[in-house]
Amino acid sequence: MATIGDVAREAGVSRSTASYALSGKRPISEDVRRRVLAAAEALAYTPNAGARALATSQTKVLGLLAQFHEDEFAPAMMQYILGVTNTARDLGYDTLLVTEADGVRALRRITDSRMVDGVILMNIAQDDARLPILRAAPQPGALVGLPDDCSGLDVFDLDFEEAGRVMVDHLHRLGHRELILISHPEHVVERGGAYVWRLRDAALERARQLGVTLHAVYGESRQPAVGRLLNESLDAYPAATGLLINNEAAVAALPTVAHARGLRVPEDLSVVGRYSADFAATFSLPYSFVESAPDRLGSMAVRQLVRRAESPAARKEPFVVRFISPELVSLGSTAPPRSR
Amino acid sequence: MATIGDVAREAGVSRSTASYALSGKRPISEDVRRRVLAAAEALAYTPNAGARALATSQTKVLGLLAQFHEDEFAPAMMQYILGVTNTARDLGYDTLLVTEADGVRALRRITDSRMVDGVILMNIAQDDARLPILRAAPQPGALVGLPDDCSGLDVFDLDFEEAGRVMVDHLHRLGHRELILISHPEHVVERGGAYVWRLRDAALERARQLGVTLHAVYGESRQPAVGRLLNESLDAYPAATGLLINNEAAVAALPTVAHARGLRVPEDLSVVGRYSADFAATFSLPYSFVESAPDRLGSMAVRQLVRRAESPAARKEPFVVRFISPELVSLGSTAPPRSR
DNA sequence: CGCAATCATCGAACCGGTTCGACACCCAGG
DNA sequence: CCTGGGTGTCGAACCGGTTCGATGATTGCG
Repeated sequence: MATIGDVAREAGVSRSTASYALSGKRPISEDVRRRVLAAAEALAYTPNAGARALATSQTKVLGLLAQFHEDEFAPAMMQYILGVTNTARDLGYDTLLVTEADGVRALRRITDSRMVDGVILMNIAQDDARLPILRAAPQPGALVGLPDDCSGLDVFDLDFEEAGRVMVDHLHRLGHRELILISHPEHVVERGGAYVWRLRDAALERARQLGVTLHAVYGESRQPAVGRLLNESLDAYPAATGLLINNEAAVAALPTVAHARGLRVPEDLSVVGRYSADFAATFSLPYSFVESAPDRLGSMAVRQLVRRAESPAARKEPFVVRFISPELVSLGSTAPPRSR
Repeated sequence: MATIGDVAREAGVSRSTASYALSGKRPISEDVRRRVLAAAEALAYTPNAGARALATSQTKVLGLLAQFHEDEFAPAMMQYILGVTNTARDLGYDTLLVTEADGVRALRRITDSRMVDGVILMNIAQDDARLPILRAAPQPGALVGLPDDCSGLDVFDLDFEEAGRVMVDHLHRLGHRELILISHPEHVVERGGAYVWRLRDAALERARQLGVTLHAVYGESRQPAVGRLLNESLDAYPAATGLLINNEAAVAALPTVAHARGLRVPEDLSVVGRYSADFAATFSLPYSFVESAPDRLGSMAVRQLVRRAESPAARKEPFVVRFISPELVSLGSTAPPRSR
């Protein structure tokens, strides 16, 4: 493999001159410039990443920490990850994907060893143990998800409160007066998944204001439990005419459950889910939904992170907490109520 | 951040001694060893990854190249990725996830710059343009997927031929004599996705041997096209009593389609899919299926890759092509036929 | 025509590790 | 008492880039 020394020799100049010719950081005569570029081309020269990182203290790699819990829906994470990797690459960065169960140790490892120029944390818990580590790290950090304490980090998340309100408003406007909300499993909340109750509490509050009855139920994340739970919920509240689902597994399970019960959507039951458009299309989810745009969140986080990583000035700017607004996408699974 | 020089000074020894004390590559007196370790601990010393990579020519990072096509089912990739990242970490490696559209350029970049000790390629096309690059690279490479030419690389894949035969056998044994096979979209084949026709052709051959009629149909990958296609296929072959589905989007769409047509599974129609167990559970796919174990594939690829990366002897061993056997998991969606 | 300013290039140092060869010390054996 | 072989430690070189300061060549101006 050719080094910059080989290129310099081939071009008949010193190593430093070759470096300057390639980087353009100092004026170089046209003649020498051409010889160096030709030599680099001929030798298929590519700078050694480790050496460059050592010299510049920049790796051009971002760390992406994702945690996967037994009872969570791993494939949904893919969209966030793609938003991150694709945007990072556009900005000249590669992505180190870390899925280690011990997030704290993983974060220490990649920041302390200077493998990355910045870190994005996903699956944020309210009281996430990784946050103090990241705040103390020399690299900037961004979060996808909202913790209790946002200080020292840029935060990006869906506006779950507004999502809850949008769902309730939509069905209320169609005339529904009794609704069921299926959330994620209770473990998710216990683990600090604030998005569960952020959506639920806002939905409950809005329902109260509108005089709508809303039954909030914790969900399940796997078959066959999730199918059972849907059945039990529908049994428990027979007068409910609308279903709000903030739980991908429950959304995926619903067609089969509805079929078995002889329920038609939207004639007998109106349904609104909360997931991403891409998911709806590729996963064939047939229900109207509140878009959660995971790729946009990942992309925003990366842009901010790279800004801070590349400019000392940007690193001093105040930290941002940015929510993206939910949007209701209709796939025809809601209609005015007709009692079951 | 503390360097090994700081540790050495703190312990009152030279840099090389500190290095040897930490690595254990030369005998060091117990006294000095303790002082060095204490100093490292006190200063929270972590070796600089770039410097170490430069000195040892080892990055302890593996590259994972995944390509995402518009008409493919991105979330399904998550399982493969987790198999890779988790196994890599167990073996002491981190994973660079590259999703760049231009796979050839991406592969060149990460191999030439020595960012990685080895590379795993996913979404292998029959005549994949990345293969010659990877063969010529100084790092070892492993594939998840079967190309036309396997030379110079270790290859891991599901035995799709056997999967096709298992599906046909299963329904034949129950008494079915006319089946429909929904594959992936035709684009996937044109792009070199051999797994589509590997399963299909083996299924057709076995059906012929058994005297079973098998209608093979190209699928669609997104809603609403995939739902339409399912309807059309069921219309086109009204006498078919069994459905084989090698296409996740079609599997996900089926409950809704069956419901709309008033079809009961398995009473009116027997269904066997091809996907992973984890997918079935988290994604609530209710049909019996042939397991594809993506995490195991990723894990096997990493193990072999790391073996080759770490031992010059292993690098000289003959290359392997290893298929994992499919296994039928019954979720009760098949039964003896009853004409529709 | 001589001196200063400008431009292009070079050499050396540095980033932070690892590793090789040399050396000092200690103890056993002759 | 001298020698030989371990042991334990050190200094220096190296990995492959970047960057600073200095130097030599060229040009402009007085």
